Amino acid sequence: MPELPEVETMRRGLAPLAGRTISAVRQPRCRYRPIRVQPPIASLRRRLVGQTISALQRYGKRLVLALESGDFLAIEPRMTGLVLLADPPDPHHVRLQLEFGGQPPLKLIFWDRRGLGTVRLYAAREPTPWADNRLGPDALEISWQELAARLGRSRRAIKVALLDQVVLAGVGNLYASEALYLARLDPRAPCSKITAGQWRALAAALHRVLRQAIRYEGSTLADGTYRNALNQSGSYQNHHRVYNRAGLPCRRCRTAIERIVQAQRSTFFCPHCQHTA
DNA sequence: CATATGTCCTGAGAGC
DNA sequence: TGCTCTCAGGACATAT
Repeated sequence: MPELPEVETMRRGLAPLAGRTISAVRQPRCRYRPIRVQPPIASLRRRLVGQTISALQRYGKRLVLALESGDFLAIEPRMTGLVLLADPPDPHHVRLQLEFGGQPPLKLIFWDRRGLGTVRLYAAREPTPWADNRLGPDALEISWQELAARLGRSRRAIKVALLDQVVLAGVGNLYASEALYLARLDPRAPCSKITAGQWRALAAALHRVLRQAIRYEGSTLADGTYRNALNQSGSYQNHHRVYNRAGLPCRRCRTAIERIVQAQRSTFFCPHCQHTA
């Protein structure tokens, strides 16, 4: 479940692609339903071959290859998508392959077990979600004042609101629980009841947990799905404070961590350490 | 308008 | 052992 830290780790791992030119675009035979590619593969191939990568960018959970023409290739890994320069975990779920000329020759593989990921090419002057305020400020950068201004009047539970990419970009189910724990804030707290001091603590907690997770190259859960660009595991899962720890003792007070469901997603928190006000 | 729910997808793991 | 069932949660479509 690549969130901001996992996608940032992928982005950094793709640094060798900067300045490289796409020589081929392949969509391997796959026994599964094809992933969503826009435009369709033939047109995508025509428009990509010969293009040179100028920069590797990330907007929230979206990886973006900026091309010298001004076009952008946006990759959304969603649940199980991986972007690799190395061999994939298995050959069966390779969904798209970009080949690059030069020495050494490089291959960018988009591998996706569940197939919920998407790949989309934006023309140079076409509006993109990240330049078009369809995506909130990056969770690593957002100030507490901005966070409070965007959510302060919402009646939603804070945990649910943090997952809204229009509010802020990059936070998913795992890091929402972790950040709320660090901020000692109850995930069920309605946004409108949160105080200035708590918004400040929450923004600081988001920055801290995301930076920390990037340092450990993201979280590889028990299903082993997430890997970096070289098909290696992250290690932040060893530092989780609440996620997937229902029944285990809180690292601060030893109270058992609880699991609840909010908006059809699991939330983990310490009922002793985390409060509404 | 804001918020809530349903849908897509595959594989792991539980239970029998 | 092998079957069926449930669950995981990204983003978006549709409903309230």
